[in-house]
Amino acid sequence: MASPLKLYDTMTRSVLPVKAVDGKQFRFYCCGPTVYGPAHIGNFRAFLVQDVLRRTLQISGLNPYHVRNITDVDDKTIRTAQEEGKSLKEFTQYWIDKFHADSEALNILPPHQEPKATDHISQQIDLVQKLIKQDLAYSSSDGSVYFKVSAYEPYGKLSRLKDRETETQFLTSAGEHNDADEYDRESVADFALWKSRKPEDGENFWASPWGEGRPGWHLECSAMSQAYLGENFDLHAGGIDLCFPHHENEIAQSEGATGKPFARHWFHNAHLQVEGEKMAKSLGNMYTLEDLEKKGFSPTEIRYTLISGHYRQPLNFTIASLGAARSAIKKIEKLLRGNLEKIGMTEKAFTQINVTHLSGNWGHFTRAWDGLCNELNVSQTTGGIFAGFVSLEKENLDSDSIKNELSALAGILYALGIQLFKAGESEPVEIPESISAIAEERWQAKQARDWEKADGLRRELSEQGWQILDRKDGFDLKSL
RNA sequence: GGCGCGGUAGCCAAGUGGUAAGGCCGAGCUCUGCAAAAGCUCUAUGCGUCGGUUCGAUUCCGACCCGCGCCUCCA
Repeated sequence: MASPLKLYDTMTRSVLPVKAVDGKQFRFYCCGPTVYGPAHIGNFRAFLVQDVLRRTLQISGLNPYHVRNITDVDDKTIRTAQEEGKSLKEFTQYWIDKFHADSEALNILPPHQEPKATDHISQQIDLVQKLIKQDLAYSSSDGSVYFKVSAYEPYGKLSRLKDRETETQFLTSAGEHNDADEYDRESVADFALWKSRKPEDGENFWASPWGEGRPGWHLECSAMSQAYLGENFDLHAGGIDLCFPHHENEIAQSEGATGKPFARHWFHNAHLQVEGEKMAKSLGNMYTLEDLEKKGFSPTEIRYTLISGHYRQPLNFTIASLGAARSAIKKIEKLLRGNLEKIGMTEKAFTQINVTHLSGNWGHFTRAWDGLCNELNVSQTTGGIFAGFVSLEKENLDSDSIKNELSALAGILYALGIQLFKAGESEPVEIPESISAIAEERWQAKQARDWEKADGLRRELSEQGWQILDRKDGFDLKSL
């Protein structure tokens, strides 16, 4: 049988088995993108890890229900939309479409619900009112509303930052003496639930009991997770940077308003480094999917690379690792092809195996499956795939047994979201007539054992970007 | 200063109280006119440093060194 899925929980700092508390559906919420530009591979690492989680839940029979929001109103979206002279809606829709296209290319399953902040203003206002009623929030003279951190005793339990107000004030002064002065807050620790309308907001404001304005960033996740998943649910995911303050504030808002526990399990992925350095705009290493595709890498290769390390460890993303991923995928395909030939199964039939009806017998790929159950240890899983092939080769299994083994493998690959045999990704290139003519001439020279001429023509082809792959009875041409 | 993560072969990266998965690269061999491609084989007495516990530690404990992340709106 499948081992139970275990994951690290940030709240308790321990590895716990995950399960749907209602026994029917595993309900989880992921903090989604802020749509003001193309998502970079660091963003996608988070969404890919969450996707592997969802797929693993699915294969485990935990029936996942996945909600991921879109932040379509905040300082950056408003500012950038204004700069481009577009309405907020038009502007964000463009980047939402781009995000969806990239996600699809990376084989990220769409969430079951994908709520936008601007579609849930009233729910957010309701939540703020509840908090005010309970004296956990107050409105300031300018019509903004703040959460009163000092009134919420458990504040800080997720990130375990105590007394951080004084600490941060003291030590982050290098950064910026916050815009603390700019706002009418009782304490720098307090965070905005509702921001009053400012001239630079342009037309982007909504009516509220406190006057015109817009919701604060943390509010949407509390309001929308409650709207789609209820007051409490099974798991909440996001990048490690969101642990504080975003998730801490979500907890304060949600638990403060309902008096009930919020998410039962907190799932945070580590960040990405690029070529050993922090990924940052100033370093020019914030790759987008498009950047990498321009370098000739396929989305499958990019996906493989981004999920290849343990999600709780920083992953050092390098161009060389993309090449390694390419070779590794080819090797899996090769090993798989050998087995498919043995049992007379086509590549297409393999890709169509129904993975939702797996028996739970992982055969030689048990180690690979155990890796996923073991805190989504993808490194163990990919290692287990190769090791599985090796041990498979050692046995002389009959056709049915091999078929079962390959079904198990199909399940593993589904969980990883790695689609094989997508040769179509690199479009078959038309061979120009001039090139095939040279190649043919070179083949004739070779047959005539005129090595000098043959090698000269081969060099010529290579200069024009084509490589000759000789077979016994002919040759293939490959674009370099 | 607070909270947290890590240091394993040329690179990436798992892992275990009993002697180091896997991938990439590289090397050798086979094949080949020569290459390429393909196939086969090989590649850490070693797991940041120094102590300690132990029959035995890379794995546990302690100290130290180095790198990284978060600390008010960055996945």
